Amino acid sequence: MAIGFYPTTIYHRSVTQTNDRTDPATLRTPTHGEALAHVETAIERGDLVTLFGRCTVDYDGRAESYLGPGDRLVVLKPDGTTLVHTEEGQKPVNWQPPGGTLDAELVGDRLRVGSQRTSPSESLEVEFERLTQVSAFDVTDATELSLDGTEEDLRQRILDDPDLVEAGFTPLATERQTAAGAIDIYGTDAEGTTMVVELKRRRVGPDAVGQLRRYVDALRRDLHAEAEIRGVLVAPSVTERARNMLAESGLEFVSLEP
Amino acid sequence: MAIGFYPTTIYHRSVTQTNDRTDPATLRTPTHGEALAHVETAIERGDLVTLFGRCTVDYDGRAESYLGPGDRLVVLKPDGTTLVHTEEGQKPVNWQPPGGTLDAELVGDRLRVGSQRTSPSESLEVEFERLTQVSAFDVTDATELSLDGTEEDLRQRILDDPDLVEAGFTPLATERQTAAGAIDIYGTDAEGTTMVVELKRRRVGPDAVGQLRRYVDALRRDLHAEAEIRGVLVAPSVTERARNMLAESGLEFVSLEP
DNA sequence: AGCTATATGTCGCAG
DNA sequence: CTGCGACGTATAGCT
Repeated sequence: MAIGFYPTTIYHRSVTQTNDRTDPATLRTPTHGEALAHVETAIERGDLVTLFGRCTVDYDGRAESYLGPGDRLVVLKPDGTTLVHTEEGQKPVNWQPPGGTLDAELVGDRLRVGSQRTSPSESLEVEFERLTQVSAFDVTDATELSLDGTEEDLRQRILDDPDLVEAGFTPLATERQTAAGAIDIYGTDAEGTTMVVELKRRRVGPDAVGQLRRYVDALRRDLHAEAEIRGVLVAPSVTERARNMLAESGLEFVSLEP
Repeated sequence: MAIGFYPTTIYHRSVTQTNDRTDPATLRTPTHGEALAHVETAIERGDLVTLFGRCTVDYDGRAESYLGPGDRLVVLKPDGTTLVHTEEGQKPVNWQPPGGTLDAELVGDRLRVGSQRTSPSESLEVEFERLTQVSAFDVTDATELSLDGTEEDLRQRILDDPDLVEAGFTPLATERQTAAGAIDIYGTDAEGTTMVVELKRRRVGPDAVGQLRRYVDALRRDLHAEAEIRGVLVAPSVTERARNMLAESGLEFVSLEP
């Protein structure tokens, strides 16, 4: 191998014994036995582990899948999350959600890493044919993401300035419960007529109209059969089909960016 | 630094010149300049790049976000996908979908990697305060995932044995178009009455009922106002509220596992 | 643990 | 490209 003159095993955390290390423990083209010990130690420590190599993947749970041999990046997180990434796509080709338990073992002479969880019972197994690199990182990240432009922001903006929906709109409640679910903003118009406002942060299709329709119908039942109720969909824009569905249902649309 | 007696720079692909290398090019605690050259070369080659270090993240696009300093794993894929992973959660804390263009540069003395895309216009920028490890992997993976237990499987099972829905059910079309969207399975019952069948691979809530309702309503309009049409939701199970909504709408439920 | 709705959803497919 | 719905959706909030 071309890189033979470099040490294959760079793992040496057992020597340093630091508690707040920032150095990764990385093995390059390790044996499967070396990799196993490395991964076991990392899992024990609560490190984030990355593996790269040729592997197969078995998943069994809500559905079932098998992925034949190929080079992939595998990430094991201390919360049990497991990700298998190929060279393309944002979504992992296989994964395990957080909450499960990680494990690693040798199957014959091959490293197998996996994550198991219950409710629902799901199993993900990654078996390596060839290991290119195995790393362990000590990672604690308390920083929180600050995010703007959500539906929640849109709601706050409307509550601060209800005229954004229409002049005279008066919000009375958010998350008002109905038999069909919670109304985003419940209120009255300038005439005192009840209004159901459904918010979407992006262009809406038929699903959003159906949602609004369910709330308005349920509210009609909850109040009086003949109560006049206006349903308003607030979103940046609406598709043609959704616009037609709004019209058929006697619902309204107000354009508002998040 | 504890590992100073190991070579900091293991990158040496420029020496080997192999086309089908399986060795990763990995830098450990590189300078930002070294890392930049490494990442640029990797992007040029179409490699998958992983970076680990302390960084901040700026996102601007469909929404906006800022993430303060912390240790994270950053993945750059040759298709432009960018992922920023913390120690927990399946979803990246920040990301950029595929299709954009990757870039890397020094901002002052710091490495900044990013991905830009259009329609929608979105930008993701990751700036490193400290670099722990930078790797590049040559990865081509033609293998396809085989997945069982999808809605498509459920549909096929019903088409093979329509009695699974009910004795005498006769499928006439899949994906039949209505003004409200496509019906999963369109057919007739033993009496010849039109049936709209909506399939779900898992337990359903109000949204699925709304969807079925839209299709049935649209079909009533499309055919005749007074045409008798049965709407059937086929799923493993149904929530209480959804069951009530089905009853109120005169719709039916058939339990079937995927 | 189950229910409901949001998401920078992502993804695939059809028009 | 947009529209539309599925997804092993994940995730958060609430009961």
